[in-house]
Amino acid sequence: MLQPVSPPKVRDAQATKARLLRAATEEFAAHGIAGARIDRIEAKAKANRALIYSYFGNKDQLFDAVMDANVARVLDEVPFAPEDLPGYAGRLFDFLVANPHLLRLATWHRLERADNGHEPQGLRDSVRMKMAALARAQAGHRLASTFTPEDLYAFTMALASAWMPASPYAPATLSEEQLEARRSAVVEAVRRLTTPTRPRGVTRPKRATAPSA
Amino acid sequence: MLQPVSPPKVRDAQATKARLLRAATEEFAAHGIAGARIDRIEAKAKANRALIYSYFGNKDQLFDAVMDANVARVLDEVPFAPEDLPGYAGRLFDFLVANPHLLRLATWHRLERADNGHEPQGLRDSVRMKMAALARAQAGHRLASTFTPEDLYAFTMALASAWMPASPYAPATLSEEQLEARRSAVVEAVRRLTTPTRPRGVTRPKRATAPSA
DNA sequence: ATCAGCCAAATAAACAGTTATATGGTACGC
DNA sequence: GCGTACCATATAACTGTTTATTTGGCTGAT
Repeated sequence: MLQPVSPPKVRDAQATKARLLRAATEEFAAHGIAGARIDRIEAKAKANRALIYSYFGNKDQLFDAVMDANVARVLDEVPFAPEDLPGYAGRLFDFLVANPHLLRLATWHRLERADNGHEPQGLRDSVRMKMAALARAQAGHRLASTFTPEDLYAFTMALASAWMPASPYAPATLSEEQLEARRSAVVEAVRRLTTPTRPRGVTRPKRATAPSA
Repeated sequence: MLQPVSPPKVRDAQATKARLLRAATEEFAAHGIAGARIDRIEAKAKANRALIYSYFGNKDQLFDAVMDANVARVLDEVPFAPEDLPGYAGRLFDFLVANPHLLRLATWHRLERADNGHEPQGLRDSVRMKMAALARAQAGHRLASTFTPEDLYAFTMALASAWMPASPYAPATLSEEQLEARRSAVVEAVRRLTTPTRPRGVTRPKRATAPSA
């Protein structure tokens, strides 16, 4: 994916840095930190490996730089809407469909880096602001208070990405219609989390007695 | 975690194999395939590394064996209930809380192995049966048909594990009450996906505002 | 005395990170 | 305009270590 990577024309540290970051994003998304290979990044970026060390430090720090850049992109491109979580979920879904490698990248981060305080820049603050916005929306009764802001956010993220990775049972490629169907299922699912509950217990006729098997 | 790993007493291939599998589960869950180290597995299992190769083949095949064993465990210990998905989600949640490393293991599998047809044994069939069961429950009106079986399953899994990994914003350790609160949030969320939709648009006013955070 | 179970040591390949050197651009004295 | 000293940018070759995997022999149970 994303092969072209315009060849180095003249000396331009900024452009070289960008090529390295881009190549590293691909490589880390595909193989994670432990599985990534410096020489492949070097080759894909058409830049020398020593530059990686002078510009970024080492492999881990390169990964952090990649995360920072991409988190910034997501925060920038997917605007949050505390009072329209279903819409937010839809946009997140679209973004992930358009950038499938970013979910992988985030997952690698969780598995390999998130343990010892290597949060991407700005993420923590961004999440805090989202939580506060959700709480405000709930206080103003513009959003159902059935779930805590944290629950709502976690569930929205989970649902938006539920269909993303190559699932163990789903085909890797989807037709346009299938994609649209899944998108609206996600949006509807989130809608159901943000809609006020009706009187409990009176769950309408036809109640299923749930046997467990 | 799980250090003891009873020392090798007498010669017992079966027991040695089990120790290796157990140690490999820990190691792979912690570091993935690329990050796992044979010598650490050797040390943790108190068995010689050559045995890994004679029993399992190589690193990748050892990982497959680990996956097979653990998938079998999950399928065995978390019974599926097509007509009680909220309950299933709750049990899944409990299982994941009790075995946090298994979600990591599954995630590593998706990232590192799922690409080229290395499905764990029995998983595909199990999922097929679950889909069929959900479809039957829907046909018999014992389960809302708002979502396809695939959507329902994907969402249930996503919600049950939404809170599992060290989230970017949540503390790694939870009090007993927090855990219980999250569990019931998950169950309630799934309940909302499985409840028939009421007439659209008429979203009843003023329902109980639950305190948040 | 055979054979599965087990092991220490060897091997070869792969890898991250470094070093010593080259090259293009540019500011400035003249 | 012209040379030249200087620095950021770039590179190829190398180093020391780590790693998966193999080999060949030892051990104890039957």
